[in-house]
Amino acid sequence: MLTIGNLAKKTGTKVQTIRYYEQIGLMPEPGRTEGGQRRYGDAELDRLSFIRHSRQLGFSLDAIRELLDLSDHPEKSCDEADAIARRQLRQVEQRMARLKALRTELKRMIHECSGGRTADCRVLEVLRDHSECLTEHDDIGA
Amino acid sequence: MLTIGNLAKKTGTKVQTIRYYEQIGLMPEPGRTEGGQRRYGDAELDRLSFIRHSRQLGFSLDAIRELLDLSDHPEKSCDEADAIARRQLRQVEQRMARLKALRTELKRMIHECSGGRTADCRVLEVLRDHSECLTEHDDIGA
DNA sequence: GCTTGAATCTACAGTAGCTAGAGGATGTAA
DNA sequence: TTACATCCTCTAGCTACTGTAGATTCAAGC
Repeated sequence: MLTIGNLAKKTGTKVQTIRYYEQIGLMPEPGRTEGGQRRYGDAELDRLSFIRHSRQLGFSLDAIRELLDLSDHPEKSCDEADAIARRQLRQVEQRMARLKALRTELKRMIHECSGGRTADCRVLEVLRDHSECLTEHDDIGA
Repeated sequence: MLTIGNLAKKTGTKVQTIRYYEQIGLMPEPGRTEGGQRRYGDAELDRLSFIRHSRQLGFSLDAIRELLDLSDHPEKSCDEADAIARRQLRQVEQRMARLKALRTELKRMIHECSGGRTADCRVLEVLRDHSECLTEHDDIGA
């Protein structure tokens, strides 16, 4: 039986975050000691690990909730999980493309920008320039 | 002269977001009509475009503020811009690494998960499994 | 010139996903 | 049994927006 602090350590989560997940219904209400402290078992450790890894991979709590629901009801088709994954993959690839462009620009800036003044520096222009914007106006959010 | 609505359209920003940027000092207070409505010129369009593109690339508003400050004071040495650029480059590369890992995982998920049922689907297990967690416990935040 | 309706205004509340702090209770090891 | 780390609840704060209410303004059509 794990205390909330140990569960936190094992999963790299803050204690408050675990309580927050419980509050919003992502984690179940755990058993308690006589004195009212939370105690966790392996099932909860697995569930929290899943949540944390998903978060690290960029899933929103809503997407995670969807996946956990699938996991809780395995009779459903996998197509649903697949759709979620595909959605996330599209977002990930968009982000990577943008970051790649930025990285190129930052590298050039660092290279060219040695003892000059900001006025000669094109980084700001690059990101300001509309013509260099390929994937215009798509969403930012996770 | 652009209305706030047209500026919003041109930059893919919500009207409220523009007002929010003004409120926190990222965007300057624009000129107003007699009736009190905001009117924007090209300088503001450029500035907002820069902000939006930077946000799309994952920069925090604070980082953007730094870059804009440099742009607003081109008499400063480029060393400062260089330092910021280097810092950002590090962040960008970290992000790309994480996204790359995610992309691999999502692709594998989609590949393995074809027409089966959730019970057979390893997506949930993969993310739950501690042993497959390589980059354990690193931060998530932007 | 007048009307109409979309767009704007301010102000405030709500969202996601946490994070921090106060003030007090509990658990455990020496 | 005492010290003190950890736990509890509750509340507030954070970033970066987003939405709503109710009033005002602008521009186009008649």
